[in-house]
Amino acid sequence: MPELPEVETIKNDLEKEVLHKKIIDIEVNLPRIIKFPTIEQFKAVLKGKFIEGVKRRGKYIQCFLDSGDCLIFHLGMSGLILYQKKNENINSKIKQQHNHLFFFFEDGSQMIYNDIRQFGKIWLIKANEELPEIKSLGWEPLEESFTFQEFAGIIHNKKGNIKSLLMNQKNIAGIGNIYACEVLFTAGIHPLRQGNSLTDNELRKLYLSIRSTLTRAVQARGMTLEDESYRDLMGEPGNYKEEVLIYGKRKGNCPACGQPLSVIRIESRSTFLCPICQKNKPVKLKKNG
DNA sequence: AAAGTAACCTGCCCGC
DNA sequence: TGCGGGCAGGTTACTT
Repeated sequence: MPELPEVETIKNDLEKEVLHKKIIDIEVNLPRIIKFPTIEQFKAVLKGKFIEGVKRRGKYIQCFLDSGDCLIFHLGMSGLILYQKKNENINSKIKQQHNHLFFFFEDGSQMIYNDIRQFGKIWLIKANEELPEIKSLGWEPLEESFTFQEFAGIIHNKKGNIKSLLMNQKNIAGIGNIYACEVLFTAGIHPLRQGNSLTDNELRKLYLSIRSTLTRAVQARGMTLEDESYRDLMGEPGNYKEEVLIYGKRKGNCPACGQPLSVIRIESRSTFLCPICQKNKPVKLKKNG
């Protein structure tokens, strides 16, 4: 589900709602979600602590506590973090049976971890330690230090297809299936092109497309598809669906040339493209040609 | 190095 | 109406 824009939206919402709140109790209904430490330690450490900072790194959310501990979320495919004020109910479209974890605050409000497919993960570690998963992440695509030179440097010498390179979190952190499709369409590049086959001009278009697409999607508070699975902290959908160009449009036409879009599979993920506007597909040479 | 597959889960949609 | 297959925003492990 959530890629950089969705996770960034939740992080921003958390900063607004849960900062300086004291956790007084925790309820765990699905222990499997918590990867470290044990459930008992998890509860014992969190009880009585204040959330004093929230950050995002790639698709991970880090909540820093006053005790020097750090609560980390990865939302997997369908994870939601929801906030419910005292005596208020969240959006009724969200199914309560998938509420797996409750954090009760002193003021009567609560933070809920909800996850239909249960692929999400939660850790509680010391803030001065780093999760190996986070340590190995690549560039933050919206940071100023991520320049065109840096982007070209990680792509231009790699043989793999450009879509997989973009989705590999060790190269760039936060791009998933939706935004990989969108960004390649905007840049007019076929998803199966090899990284080392891209011209300087193509790399430039792709770099600008990554920056502008992700920025717009953050401004729109992320993308909620027809199934309405992604929600922000208040249970509300994101608005990027209004702006999405090709992702999910199985019977749609290209917004640029009007021809039918096509869907291929790359690493068993549906990949949307316009065969006309992204026609520079690599030529497969026959043996003994 | 790169590409493919399966695994972890639940729910929904489609075709028969 | 019911059932099976395929698919869904992610990541990892393992195999070719």
